[in-house]
Amino acid sequence: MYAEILIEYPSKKIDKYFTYKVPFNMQEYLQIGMKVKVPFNSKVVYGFVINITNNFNSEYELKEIDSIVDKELILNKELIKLGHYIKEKTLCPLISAYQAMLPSSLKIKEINTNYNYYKTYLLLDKNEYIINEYILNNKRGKKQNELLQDILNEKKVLKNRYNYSLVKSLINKGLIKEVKEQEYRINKSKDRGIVKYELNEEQKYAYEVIKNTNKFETFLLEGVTGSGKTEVYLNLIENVINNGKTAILLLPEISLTMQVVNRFYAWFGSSVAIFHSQLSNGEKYDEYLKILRGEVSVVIGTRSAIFMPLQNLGIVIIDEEHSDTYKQESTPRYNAIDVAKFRCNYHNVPLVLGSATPLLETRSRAIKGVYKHLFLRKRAGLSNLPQVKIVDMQKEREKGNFIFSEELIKNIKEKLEKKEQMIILLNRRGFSTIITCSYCGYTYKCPNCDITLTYHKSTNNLRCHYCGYTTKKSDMCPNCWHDGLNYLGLGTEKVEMELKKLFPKMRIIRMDQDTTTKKGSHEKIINDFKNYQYDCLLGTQMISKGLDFPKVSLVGIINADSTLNIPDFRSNERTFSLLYQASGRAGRSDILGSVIIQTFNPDNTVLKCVENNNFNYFYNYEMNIRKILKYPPYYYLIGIKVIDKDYKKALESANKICTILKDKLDKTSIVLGPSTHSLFKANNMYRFSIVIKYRFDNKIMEVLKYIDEMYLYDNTTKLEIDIDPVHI
DNA sequence: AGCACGCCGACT
DNA sequence: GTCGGCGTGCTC
Repeated sequence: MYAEILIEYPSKKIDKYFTYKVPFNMQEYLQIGMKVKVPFNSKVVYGFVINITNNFNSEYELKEIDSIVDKELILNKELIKLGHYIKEKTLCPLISAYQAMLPSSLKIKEINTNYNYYKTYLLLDKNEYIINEYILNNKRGKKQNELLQDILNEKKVLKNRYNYSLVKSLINKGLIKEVKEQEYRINKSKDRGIVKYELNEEQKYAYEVIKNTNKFETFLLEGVTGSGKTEVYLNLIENVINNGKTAILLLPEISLTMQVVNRFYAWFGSSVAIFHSQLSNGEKYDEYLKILRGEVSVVIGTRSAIFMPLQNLGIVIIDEEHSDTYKQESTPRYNAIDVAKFRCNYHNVPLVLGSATPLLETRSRAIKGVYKHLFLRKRAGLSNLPQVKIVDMQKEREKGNFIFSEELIKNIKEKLEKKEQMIILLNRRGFSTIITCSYCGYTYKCPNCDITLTYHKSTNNLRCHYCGYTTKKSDMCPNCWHDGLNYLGLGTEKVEMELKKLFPKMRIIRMDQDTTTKKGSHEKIINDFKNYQYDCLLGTQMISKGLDFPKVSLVGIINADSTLNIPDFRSNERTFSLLYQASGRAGRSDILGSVIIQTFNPDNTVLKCVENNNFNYFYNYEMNIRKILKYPPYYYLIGIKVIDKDYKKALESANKICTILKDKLDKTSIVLGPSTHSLFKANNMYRFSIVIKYRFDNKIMEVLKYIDEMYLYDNTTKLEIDIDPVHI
């Protein structure tokens, strides 16, 4: 018996199978998909069993598998197959695909640490009659009697509820014994506040259509903010569970969406597992085991949850499908939506993509009939759409208002008096974006990344948001030694300070990457805000995702231009989506909400569309731009990054690749570049960007593989190929 | 990826 | 003469 093993080094250089002999005593246990230890080139390393065969002729002596790492953890047939698909789709090493499927705690290295979590319980060691006798005769041991009585009532009790010496003496008397039981760290029961709303006509229709689908089909559920998409999801999943099947629900960012998760706990209790990157390794392990053992029917999680080994999958739902978090930005560069399609196709079940502002690609497919298009056009309940106002900051600046417009200040004051809440949105963290010298024009730049450093007031230092480089800010300009360093641009810290100056009594909570590093801090901020411990939630775009605060009646966007001006073909789309969703946050209950967008381009079409709440207009406008500029959905994109620590070598390689691409690709495909990447110099590496736009090109993957292999054995130049990139 | 092997330069 | 630099090539 032989096994073909993938070695757990994520490198394309050894991205192939190595054959090992299976020792006799292992033959009955070994299965495809298991993790094993194998001797490999004078070391013992981890690997995956991909194939088991009975004959193999080799010219050399094969080594034997050392041991099985975990008898329970097995990648099933579906996931093994999925790995190959991901490798083909993203050009990653096969092993990387499998690594993405397992919780990081199980990847390698710390495999010796036991992630199993035990609790110790006390049980009776004699029959009830003897115990009762003992209690009656035991006049002095009041505590002992209490403990024994507890066990009589509850059958088993947690050991740590009782004093250690008390427990010890009863064990010594042979009356009780202790047992260890594996516990799951996250344990929810189905109880608290299950709320079921009657579905309205649109919801009911969507539910029925999807429910009655018994094959693989993709649905776009396009529902305005507050239209009750979650309600449809809950019902669909309940239906799937009732049919003995399982479901996956993906959310862009779980810590911000605990409100949604809690509703699922209320409905489905302990049959829900959650899976996202903020869980501890132990928690991930537990949730994974629950799923593997078939103890749960629903998995709710972020991107990587799409890999959870649920048996008998009945539906996959991806909420906020336009979110860029579904694409992994490192190897394997998979898109959870693609993976979902694979899995739904494998199980022959529906895939539901939900959004108020679906990606243009998704929506155009729905319009063309590739996906089935379902709508939720009405806001559930009484709530009305908010009033959106665009404020021209050029005029405000002339009046001397640099951060807050008159309109915004007036509104804040009003909402404060009415004791309503507000959200103020800014897309920059830190105190101030850029520090510039007014004498010589010097700006601090990152020595590794060539981008401006951001000033953080609380620590009085400057930080690079890409590589983390940190330096102290000096009092004098380090270039000309004048006292001319000025703050330019805005950050959340600065806005918070200014707000406090204007409204000293306002209770402000800031939410950005700096205030949310600790585990659970997202949830705490959201809960505190929801419980009206604050008047104002001030933060970066992370606060715009899927939140529902009934008391919020004002959303202020400090500078809408900053997202509009990002050099990316999706910046219009992202801006629209961000502002549209953010404005959906205002007035979700019966209070009439207002949205104020501050901008230097008040006539911008994207902003106008937000103002008029017109997604259709925006869609047509942006589709036209995409058509003219040959961007998705009209063309597919591939991004290639050429990275080298030597500038000349990087440029040379990039030029060479461009030439090859132009030569080998179909004449209808367009090769752009090489251009300097937006992060031209990062971590002391120079990087050039090549972009391919193509419509129909059956040679494309073959050509990409060719150039990828060309640079495999080049020790300096590195290639990063991103198929269907979300950022370019 | 990680490690051994190997072929050149500056040190006790 | 030897220690150690990293270029090359191999791993069932």
